[in-house]
Amino acid sequence: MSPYLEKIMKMSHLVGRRTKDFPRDAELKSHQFLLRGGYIKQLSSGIYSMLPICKKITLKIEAIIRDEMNKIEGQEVLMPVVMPKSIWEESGRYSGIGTEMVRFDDRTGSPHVLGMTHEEAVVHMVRDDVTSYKQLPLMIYQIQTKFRDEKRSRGGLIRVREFTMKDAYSFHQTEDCLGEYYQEVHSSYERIYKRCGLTNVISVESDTGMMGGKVAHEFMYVNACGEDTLILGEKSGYKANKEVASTHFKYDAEDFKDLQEVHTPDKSTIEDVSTLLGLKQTQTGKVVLLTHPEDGKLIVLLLRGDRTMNDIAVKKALMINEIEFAEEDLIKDAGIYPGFGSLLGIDLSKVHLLIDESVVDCPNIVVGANKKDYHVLNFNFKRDLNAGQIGQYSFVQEGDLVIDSDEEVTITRGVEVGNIFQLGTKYSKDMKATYLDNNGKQQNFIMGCYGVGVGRMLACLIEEHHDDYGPKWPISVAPFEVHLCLLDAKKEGIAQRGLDLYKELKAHGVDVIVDDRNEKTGFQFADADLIGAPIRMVISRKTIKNDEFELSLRGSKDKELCSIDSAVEAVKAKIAELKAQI
RNA sequence: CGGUCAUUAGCGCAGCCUGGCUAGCGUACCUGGUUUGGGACCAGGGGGUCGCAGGUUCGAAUCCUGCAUGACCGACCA
Repeated sequence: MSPYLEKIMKMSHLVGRRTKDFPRDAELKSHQFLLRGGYIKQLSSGIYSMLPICKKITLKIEAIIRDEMNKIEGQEVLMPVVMPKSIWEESGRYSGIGTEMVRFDDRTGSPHVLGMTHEEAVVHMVRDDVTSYKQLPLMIYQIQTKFRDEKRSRGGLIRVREFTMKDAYSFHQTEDCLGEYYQEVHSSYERIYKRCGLTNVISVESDTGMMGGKVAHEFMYVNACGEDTLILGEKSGYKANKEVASTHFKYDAEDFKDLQEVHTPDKSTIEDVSTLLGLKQTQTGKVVLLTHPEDGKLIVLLLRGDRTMNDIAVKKALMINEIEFAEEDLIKDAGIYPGFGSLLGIDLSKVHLLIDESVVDCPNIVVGANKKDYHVLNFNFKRDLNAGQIGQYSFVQEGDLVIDSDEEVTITRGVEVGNIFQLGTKYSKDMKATYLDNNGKQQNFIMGCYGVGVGRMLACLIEEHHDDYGPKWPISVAPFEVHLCLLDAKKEGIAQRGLDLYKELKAHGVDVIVDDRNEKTGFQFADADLIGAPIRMVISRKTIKNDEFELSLRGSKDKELCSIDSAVEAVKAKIAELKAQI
C-alpha cells in the first residue's frame, strides 16, 4: 500500500478536532459530545456537516436499517431531493403545507420544492410501473436527505432542518394486507432499535398530521430531553402521544344549584376568579375564542378552567388546517363580552360550538356572565346549554384517568425516532394511481409509510450511552470497534510493534483506529473516551517488556494483559462477546 | 411568529461604558528540545476584513442607524 494511504484512520490524520472546551450553546449531552468529539460542525441553524467518525456511525446505523428493510422484502431506491411543484399540487399538499417546505423556481422559472417527505415522488414512481394486482404487495424504501424549514431547530442533531431519513412506502390490495404488513414493519422497527443498542424505545399512538391516514404510531425514545409528551397507563398498557391521547372524566353527582350572578371586579383570568371565590380551578369553566379560516365565523370552545385546548383535536373536529385566535370585533359581534365571556344567552347559530368532555358532567361550575366584572355560579352544561359538538378538545393532564381504566395517567417525554402510518388510499386517489385487480377493474393502491430519523437516533444513542468523558457506543454502531493507544511511542520499538498490530487487526477485519501521536497518556485517553470505541488496547513501555498489550472496555477500570502474538484472537473474542450482548 | 441576549484567531473569552500608538488572554496549531498510565514543560513562531453596510469623528472593535446570523425563552386562559 502507498505510504500516503497508510496514514488513514490513524489519529494523526483523523479529521474532526476534539476539544476539552465545552461549547457555549450546547445544552444536551449528545449535542456537547457531538461538538467536543469532532462529530459534527454547524453550518447554519439546524444544518450540520458530518465529520468522519459521525459518518461512520451513520453508515453502521444505515446498514442495520437496510438489512431489516430487506428482510421484510423492501426494495431500495433513491428519489430526488428536488421535485417539481406539480406532483405536490396533484396530492393537494402544495397549498396544505406551510413555510416548512422550501419552494423555489429553477432557471426557466418553473416552480420546485425541496423534498420534506416522498409520498408524491413514490406514487409518481410506482403508478405507471405497477399496473397489476400480481405485483402487490410491495414495499419501496430509501435512505435520503430531507429538508424541513422548522421554526426552531435545537439540541444538536435532535431537531434539525436538514436530516437523513429512511423512508419506506408499501402498496397493497386490501386493508387487511396493509394491516398485516404494518405489524411486520412494527416488529422490524423494534429490531432496528435493539440492534443499534437503543433500548428505551416504546411505540405510542400518534397523530397523522400532514401525512393523512388513520392508524399511526410513533416510536419514542423515552427521555426528559424529548419534545413530545407521552401519556402512558402503566398497568393498562395504554400508550399515546399527548396530541391524540384520550382520558375520561368522573364526577361525584351533585344536585344542580341555581344560577347566580357574582361580582368579580377586574377578575378575568381563571386564576383570579377561582382565588377570589375560593374555588378550585376544576370548578370553573372558560371559553376559548377562535376564528374559522373558511367561513370566518367565531369558534367557541368551552373547557373546564384548568384545562388546555388541544388545537389538533379542534382542527380535526372542524376539518380545518389552521386556527387563529379571534379578533375582539368578531367576539363582540357574537354577543360575547371579552374577559367575562359566556355562552349564556348568546345566539348559538352565529358560532361553531365545541364542548370539551371535561365540562359535560362537571357540576355547578363558575363561568363568565357576559358582562363586565360579573361571573355566574352553578353552571351545569346539561341543564343550562346542552348544545354543540361534544368531544375531547383538551390535552390530557396530570391526574387524569387512563381511558377505559381507573388508573391515573403517567406523563413522560420522548424523542420521536420513528413513525409508521396507515395511509389508505389518500395519495393513490389524489394522484390517480391505480392497478387492475383480478376482475380487470381499476383499483387505487392502499398505502402505508414508515420513517426512521437516522441522525436523531444517533443523538439518542449518546443520550442513552455516555459518561462524563464521552459517548460509550454500542459495538454495533461504534465508529471503531477498537481504539489502540500507543504510549511512549518513541521508545523501544513501540510505534513499530503497534502499527504492525494495527495492520494485522485491519487485515483480519477488525474496525480499529490507532493513536500514533506522540501525546501524553491523558491526552490520548481523553480523545479515546470522546470517540467512544467500546474496546481499548494500550501498548506502552510497561506492556512491551513482555510483548503484551492491555485490553479494557470503554469506561471500565478492569484491565487484562494479553500477548501481542495472540492479539487478533483475543480482540475478536472480545468483539464477539460484546456483539452477543446486544 | 414574538421577546431577550449575543457576534473580536479553530474553540472559549477580555477590551466597548469613558473613541487614540502595532487588538489582547487561555486553549488549539507549527519548529526544536525535554517528557510520557488520565488533557506536561522550556524556547521560538504563524494565524484577525473585530458579523455586514452606512453614519458621526482628525481618528471607530468601542458611539449611532439599519441589516444579517446565531443562542435561549415564549407562543389557549379573551
